[in-house]
Amino acid sequence: MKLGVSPDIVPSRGHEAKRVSIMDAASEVFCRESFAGANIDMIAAEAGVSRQTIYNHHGDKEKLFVAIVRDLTERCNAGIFATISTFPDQPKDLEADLIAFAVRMNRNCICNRDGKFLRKLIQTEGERYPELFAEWREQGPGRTWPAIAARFARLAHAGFLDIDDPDVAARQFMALANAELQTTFMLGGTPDEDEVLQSATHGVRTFLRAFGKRQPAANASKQGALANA
Amino acid sequence: MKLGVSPDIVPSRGHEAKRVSIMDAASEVFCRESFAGANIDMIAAEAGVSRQTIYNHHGDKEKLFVAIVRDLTERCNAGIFATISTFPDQPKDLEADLIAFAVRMNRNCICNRDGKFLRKLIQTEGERYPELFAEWREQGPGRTWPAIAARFARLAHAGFLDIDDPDVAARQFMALANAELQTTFMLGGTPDEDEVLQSATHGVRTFLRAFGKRQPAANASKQGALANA
DNA sequence: ACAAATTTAGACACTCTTGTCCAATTCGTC
DNA sequence: GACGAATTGGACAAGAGTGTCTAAATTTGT
Repeated sequence: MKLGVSPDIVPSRGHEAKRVSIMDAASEVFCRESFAGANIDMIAAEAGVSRQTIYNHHGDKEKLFVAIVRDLTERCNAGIFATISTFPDQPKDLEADLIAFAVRMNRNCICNRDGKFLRKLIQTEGERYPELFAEWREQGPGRTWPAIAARFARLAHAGFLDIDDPDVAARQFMALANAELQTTFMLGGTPDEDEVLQSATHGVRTFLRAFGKRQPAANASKQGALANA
Repeated sequence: MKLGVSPDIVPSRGHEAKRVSIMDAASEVFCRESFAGANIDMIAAEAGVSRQTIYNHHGDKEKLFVAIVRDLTERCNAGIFATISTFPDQPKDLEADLIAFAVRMNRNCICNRDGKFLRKLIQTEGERYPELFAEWREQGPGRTWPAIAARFARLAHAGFLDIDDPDVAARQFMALANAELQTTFMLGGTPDEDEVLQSATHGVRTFLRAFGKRQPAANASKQGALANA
């Protein structure tokens, strides 16, 4: 039997476990060493698998790389859409709810393992695989940004925000939410929970100073509170 | 003499000219291929120089790489400080002046060749040269962010802006100014003049909605009035 | 327990790259 | 034009990495 995608037959647990283990190790190594710097023996060692097994599963180094980027893209997209679905459409406390959303977005989509790896692989190897990353672009940013923008548009329409261009606002929201994490990202670090909360809090406050209604649509009981910083 | 690829302008003569030519080609190639993926022959060809000359000048591949990062860091810092010195301390038209500043910052420091290369090299190889990039961090972000923050603090003190934390505001200003360039950056592209202007304009508008005084008066005689307005 | 599928370790040929050495040539300068 | 320094191209050894092949060991399903 030839190897390859066999939709009917589930090979086995051990087999599948090795596949996952290889993918994990490979993304780790490709990410750390770049495509050219990574070598199959490293990946095999880190996966606890023999070199030959990697060739059995994936053919060659380049196919392995492509499989990994596809896999990461898919998982990251899933995470992003799952997080978008928690967007506060009917916020009780707009600021708190948006901060919580920003934290979720950062923690689950930007700072997590997959997000970090995908981002780095795109930056590092993007130019060498134009068609692969064009695919990522369509499936990823091409679909997630409109989805986020739509949520902000809805929130504005419901009277919670004063937004001209939801697309711009969405980008600015995300930019503000991780404005303070950029230097950490640069060096491949992972911001801790506090940094994420800090950045999200400051970012959302600024966002609301720019786009918040003067008087919260729901109850305008005490307007003096929001002047405070 | 056989001429190879001479992409640069005038093959102006001299030892020093070769040095520059090597540095240019090497940063280009290291950036495009990553450290491990780059090879000396590529660099030599792109520099229009023999391989041996590179070894004569720089000893080995790693020394060449370090020299390049140092060089880029220095030049980028110079550019950033030069641009910071054009910060509008006494703006006539606050919005227009800040937009122009944001455009300068993006065009001269972020989107230009040196900025792009340095950013990519840091992201790609940062983890492998901790001491080198610690140096960058001190000389670069460690000095430029406070300088930018100081300018915003001064602007706020002069009554043009309403800022609590100048450090946060500085980071948010930059984040907003290139919020719309992120996807382009991801793939190593260079935003064109229009995109830069767009992003800067939208970013500064939002920034001013958040931090601008309601009344752009230069006289801060009635500063208490706007808190409740 | 048996048979098929899978994994393993090691050897292997092949290619690519680094860094060195050297003789011939060219360049900069006087 | 001549001299010394720099550059060149080519050959070279050493090392590393890819991908293939094999026979033996292990795992898996029945």
